[in-house]
Amino acid sequence: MKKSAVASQKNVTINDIARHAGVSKSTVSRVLNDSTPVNQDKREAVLEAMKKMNFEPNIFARSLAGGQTKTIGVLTQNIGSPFYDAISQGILSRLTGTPYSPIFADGQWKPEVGHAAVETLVGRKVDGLILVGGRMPMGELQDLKQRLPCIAVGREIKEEEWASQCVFVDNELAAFMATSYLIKLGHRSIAHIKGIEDHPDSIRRCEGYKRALKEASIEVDTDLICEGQFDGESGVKAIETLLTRSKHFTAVFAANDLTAFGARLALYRQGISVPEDVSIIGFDDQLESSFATPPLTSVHQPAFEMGEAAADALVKLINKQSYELPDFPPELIIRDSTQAVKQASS
Amino acid sequence: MKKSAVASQKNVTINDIARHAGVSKSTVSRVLNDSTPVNQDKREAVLEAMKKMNFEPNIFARSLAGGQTKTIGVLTQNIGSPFYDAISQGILSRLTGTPYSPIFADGQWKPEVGHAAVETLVGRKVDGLILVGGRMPMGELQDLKQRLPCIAVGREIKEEEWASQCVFVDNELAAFMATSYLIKLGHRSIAHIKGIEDHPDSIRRCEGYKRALKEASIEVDTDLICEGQFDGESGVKAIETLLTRSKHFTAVFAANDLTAFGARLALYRQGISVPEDVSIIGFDDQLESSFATPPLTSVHQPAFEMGEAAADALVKLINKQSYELPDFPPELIIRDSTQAVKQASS
DNA sequence: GAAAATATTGAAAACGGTTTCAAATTTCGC
DNA sequence: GCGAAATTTGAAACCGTTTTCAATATTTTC
Repeated sequence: MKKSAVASQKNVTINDIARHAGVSKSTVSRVLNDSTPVNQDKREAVLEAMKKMNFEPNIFARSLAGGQTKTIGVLTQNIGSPFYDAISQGILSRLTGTPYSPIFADGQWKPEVGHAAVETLVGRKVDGLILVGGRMPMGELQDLKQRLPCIAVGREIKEEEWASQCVFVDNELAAFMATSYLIKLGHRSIAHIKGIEDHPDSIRRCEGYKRALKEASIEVDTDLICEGQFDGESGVKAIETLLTRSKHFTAVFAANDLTAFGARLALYRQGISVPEDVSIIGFDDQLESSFATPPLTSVHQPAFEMGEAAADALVKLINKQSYELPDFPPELIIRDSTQAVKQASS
Repeated sequence: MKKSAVASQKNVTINDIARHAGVSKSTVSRVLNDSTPVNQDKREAVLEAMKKMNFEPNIFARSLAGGQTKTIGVLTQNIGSPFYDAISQGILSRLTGTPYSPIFADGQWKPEVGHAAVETLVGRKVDGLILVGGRMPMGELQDLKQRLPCIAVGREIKEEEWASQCVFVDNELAAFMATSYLIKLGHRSIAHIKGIEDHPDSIRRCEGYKRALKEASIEVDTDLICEGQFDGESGVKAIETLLTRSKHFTAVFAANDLTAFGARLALYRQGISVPEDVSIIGFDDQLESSFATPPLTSVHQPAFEMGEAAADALVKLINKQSYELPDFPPELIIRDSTQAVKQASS
């Protein structure tokens, strides 16, 4: 009993077209795929029939028969971070209008979940895979790369073989730039609020922070480095801790904007002015940051564009076309939350 | 030496299982789908063979043969709004672990694009559709509902028939609550910064604002209502305009948090204190708002949970199970950006 | 214990395409 | 013009399931 109320749905198939155009279905398939030359007259007859009957090839039949699925798997790590969200948006946006549709699966930043998610995607025979962030171990990554075309975005993978399949901003360099800017402004007691402990981005950002200090011959003071979670509360807590410790600091480099907001709030509550008393730099340059009070100096990552680039590259990779991944250098957006350290304070 | 995953390309099919278990493929199919009773011994033989050979049914063959695609279409409107993003996250999260995978398509808030996106989704034979926001005209909506199971989320649809397929927060009521709260605090000159002009949410929020004023017998002053775009810049501009007009106001109800941030920034630049001189209420209660300076009073919409509810409901709808959509009442989150109007000012 | 009713089962026909293979038709070299 | 090579074409096999239908096996019923 499969007759649905929408009975008028009788799908037009390749056979209908063949009959209508007076050719075999093989020929129809051929003009559909441009796989083998077909005589001009027949080709036209077929095309006309297709148009007239409003033919829409059945994607499942095509896939079954061994073709592509025109489907792209996107493995995200659901954290509602504006950075990763924007990457997804970029991917979706770039795929709109192409024959490819994205299937999303969520890894929740957990290896097992991510693994299962990938299997789901592979089970759905996606033509390629975009990995957004995540911390899949290298071995698994290599395996995956063998199995199907992959592009990673928002994640640094150092291996040579991934060089051309990896879209990211150099977090270490970005953090270095941010910290160096503070140093250039005269700051020497610069606190850093880290991100999630074992998160690759946190680690790289902390490394960049330390390198900047070292290159300026400022000793790294571990008391100025606070744990954090990439959330607002971390920022609040970190500042409270620093103040409790009576640590002197004139600037803060937060692992992301949200944390910077938290830090700024904690300072505000203590009557400490930004940027007059303390300068703050964030990371992500999310939309809200230009409208914070004061507007937040931050490291810009072109997340949306990175997502677009990843989608572009993957489609090319799938079709064995050559492509080039643009470079995405970090950019320091200077706003009002930073200023030169006051002469008096030293 | 384990056989590498790559080498085992030869997919296990239902035929292999049948041969292995000494039954026909029909029988295998039957135990796979529980569609017809199968003798205990054969069933076990089949199950064992499936486990041993690590059988994974080919989803395309299944779909082709007339079954479901275990695929859910999600039509989003790509604007990178935290509210809609969170809804998508909720959907994705809830679908993880179920046999269903979401395919996303983007309508870009444009009717034509949305239309094409829906066609793509339908062409991929999704089992059901979740509409996130958007402004698809009623006629098209009704059409769609006939064609396949649909759930709308983040969009008010008043028609009776959609009542059980629609997850949203009552924007008018929410705005009414926010405005009423300001009135309760003694404010009588309350400005409103609207969202995108013809956006349904903007309209409803403005209506709620007006109703609150009317019910408190405060005349609606159109000079206090500013155009906006749901972005930060709108908030800045609106405040600048109000100040230029020398309009007296002691409170601002912004159409969303981002706009509220902009407003707060403009006030800050003019040396006007929040909440001492002017109270501000936003809408969305996004993550950043609790860490704004001062933390922003805002209307909370449980976006993530709404996405989850929508996904849940759609799966049930597809499987013809009964379901109930929870109610999502708006909630006013009171923080520090609002306070009672100063006695002196009147 | 036989006829009738009921449960299981397998063969074969879809589902809607792609692809291989060989036949039919053209084109070409001389 | 004639055989060889190249180009078009259609028939049929195949992709991996579900489902119909008829056959076989098992129970019931009387």
